[in-house]
Amino acid sequence: MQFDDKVPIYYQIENYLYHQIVAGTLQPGAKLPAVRQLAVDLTVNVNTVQRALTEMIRQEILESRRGRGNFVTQDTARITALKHRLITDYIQELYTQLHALRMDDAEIVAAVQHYLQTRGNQA
Amino acid sequence: MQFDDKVPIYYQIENYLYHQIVAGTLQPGAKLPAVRQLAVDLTVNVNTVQRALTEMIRQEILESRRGRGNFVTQDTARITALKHRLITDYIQELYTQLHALRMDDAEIVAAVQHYLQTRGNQA
DNA sequence: GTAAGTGTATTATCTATCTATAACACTGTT
DNA sequence: AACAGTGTTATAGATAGATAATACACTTAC
Repeated sequence: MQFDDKVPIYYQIENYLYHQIVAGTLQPGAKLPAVRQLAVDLTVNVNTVQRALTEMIRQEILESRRGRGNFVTQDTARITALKHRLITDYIQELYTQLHALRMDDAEIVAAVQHYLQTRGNQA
Repeated sequence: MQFDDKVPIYYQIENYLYHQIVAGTLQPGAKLPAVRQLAVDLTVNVNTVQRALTEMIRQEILESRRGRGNFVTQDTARITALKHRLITDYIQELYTQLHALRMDDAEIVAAVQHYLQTRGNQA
């Protein structure tokens, strides 16, 4: 995984894992790789992984079971809420930026559609 | 101005000024406030302002005239290019994130439209 | 009970960012 | 020439983030 050097790595890891969970790559109740393994996979320090996980545990998206591992919450409602939070945050960010460029709603939608037609097609 | 503590301040200032220029708040050829004044306005250190400006000068969006001030380029084509770069970058970021959440093009557009209808209306 | 696998915590060190402060260099006005 | 206004550079210190290394705590399988 490649990181943006403008943003703390622990924060990027946190968001990366949120994505994995929301996208279903990490299912509710699933066990995460061991922290040391995650550190190897992401080529970062164990402490950096731990920092990301600690915040996710605080958010109750992950549950830590000492000696056993970290597990994705079984609370699917919470995961759904997370998904909507992520989506809203991303769109709000886009809106804030484009609106600051004096683009109105119609122009924003048009720009998004143009981008989609030009590049990334279908999932 | 409020800063996001997850991103370097100099980088946020750089983007803030790009927005001012693209939005026309800072017209082509216009003189920027003095670096010391900008530092006061933004409540940051002069060196932090300077770091942002240095990069903008390197990008030839700003022109520095020692003893006189910093000026927005007169090259409107360059500003237009900057605008398109910013727009594309923001949309691409949105696309990357939402696509990672397994949303297809139609869902992305629908989500954007839903957001616009619910919140921020017209410019 | 021992070992292997797991999460958690601590300490020291390095680097990037930001600040404070000061100095230097140039331009325009008087 | 002097001064005020401007950009530019340098030094020292503070803080946050990341790393490396180590130790500790708990769980499961043997």
